[in-house]
Amino acid sequence: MSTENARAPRRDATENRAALLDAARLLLNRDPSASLEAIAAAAGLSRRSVYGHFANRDDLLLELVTSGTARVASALEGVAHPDPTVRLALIASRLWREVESVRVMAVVAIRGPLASHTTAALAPVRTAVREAIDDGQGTGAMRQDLPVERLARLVEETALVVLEESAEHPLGARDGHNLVMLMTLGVVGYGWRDAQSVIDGAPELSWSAPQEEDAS
Amino acid sequence: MSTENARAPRRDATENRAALLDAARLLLNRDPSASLEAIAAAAGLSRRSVYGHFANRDDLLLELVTSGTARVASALEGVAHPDPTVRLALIASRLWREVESVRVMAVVAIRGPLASHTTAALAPVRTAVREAIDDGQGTGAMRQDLPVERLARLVEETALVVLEESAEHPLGARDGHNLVMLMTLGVVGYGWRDAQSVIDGAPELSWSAPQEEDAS
DNA sequence: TTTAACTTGCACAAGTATGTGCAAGTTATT
DNA sequence: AATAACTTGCACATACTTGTGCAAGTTAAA
Repeated sequence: MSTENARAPRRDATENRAALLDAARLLLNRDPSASLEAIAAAAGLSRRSVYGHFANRDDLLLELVTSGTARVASALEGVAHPDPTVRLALIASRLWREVESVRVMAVVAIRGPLASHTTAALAPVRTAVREAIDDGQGTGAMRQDLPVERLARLVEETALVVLEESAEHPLGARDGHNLVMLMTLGVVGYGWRDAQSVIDGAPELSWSAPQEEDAS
Repeated sequence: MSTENARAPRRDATENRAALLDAARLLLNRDPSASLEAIAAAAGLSRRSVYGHFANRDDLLLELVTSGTARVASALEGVAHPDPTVRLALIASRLWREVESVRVMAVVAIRGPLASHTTAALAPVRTAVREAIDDGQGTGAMRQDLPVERLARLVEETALVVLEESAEHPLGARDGHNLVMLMTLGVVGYGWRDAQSVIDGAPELSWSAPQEEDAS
């Protein structure tokens, strides 16, 4: 006897839990110091109930960031391509499908105790970006007037800019997808027509490209 | 009798006031909700003294933002050039010299009662950017795959990205100056070599270009 | 229908932040 | 040296937020 004769969690409870996470994602994106009161209200619950699902505020935050980083990390799993330019665009493309996750983390990860956690969890992404740029500079496909590190940071920041832009001035899914890639390639040195050519020339980068199979 | 026989403000008082504004600028840049306690401490004063200079927290904020917007606006005064590309780069160049002012506003202006004030005060800048882009699209010098409004917003955001990058990973004054222009031109469609050519080709854009004369 | 899970409202403690009054001290200025 | 300006520390009121205990109600599930 131990975990065996415990009832399963009620259905509405798990729904409420999800609603809380959604609400948190929404509000924290705009104001990283949004109150639990506000979050609970947005989820249609009372503040008191929050503590039925999460130990405390940080616990909620942690779960948000953890699931976010996990999604992003797994989204990048199948990314590989000989041409570093296509690879970089591919990373941007995959990121686009996780917009919401990424945005929360961007806002939350800046300060607070979660910062180190976030950056650690996102390390694979940074590495992938850095490598693509490194290769790209090697082949001469990408600009060489900036050091890899700086260029990598600029690429990351720029991607976030597009995500924010899309949040405030809605963008069709396809348009957004295209814009992130366009901007990313722009940062690494491509002129707009060249960038578009790269995108149009690589089938992996088209909106309807096959995604990773979930073979579990 | 009235304002006549009032003594002049003491010298150390005005210094302290300035120190407060500087400290606020510094701390609020990193954390828009930094406490007055922290700001006062950074300025070498007690929290209580803050109220000797400003009516309240918002008053301090307002002054910060107001002087910031004023500096930026006046910095853009002499900006005019027939070639929209050069004009846009020129705007970026001028902005660079007001980095600190701009950054506070970027952080503070997002939410709060100051938001409308800030955007209003910065309207001239937005207009200048928009016009340059509009012209640039007209002559075919700038990308035409995005509507002016969106492109203008992306340009603004990108400029801020460079400013932030320079804050966290220091950048020589000259390098920063060049990078803002480079990134700005990149966003509007230029490849990196072309962007650099534009900058090198226009004497107004060189680091040591003559600034506006203060003829007062 | 009966049980256990879940939600709620209220009260309360604790922490943090802002804003003010006042008395006592320090310092620039005349 | 005298004065007014300025700073400071302290006390206090106010407000907002987080976290917890508990009793009473509501609802999904066996």
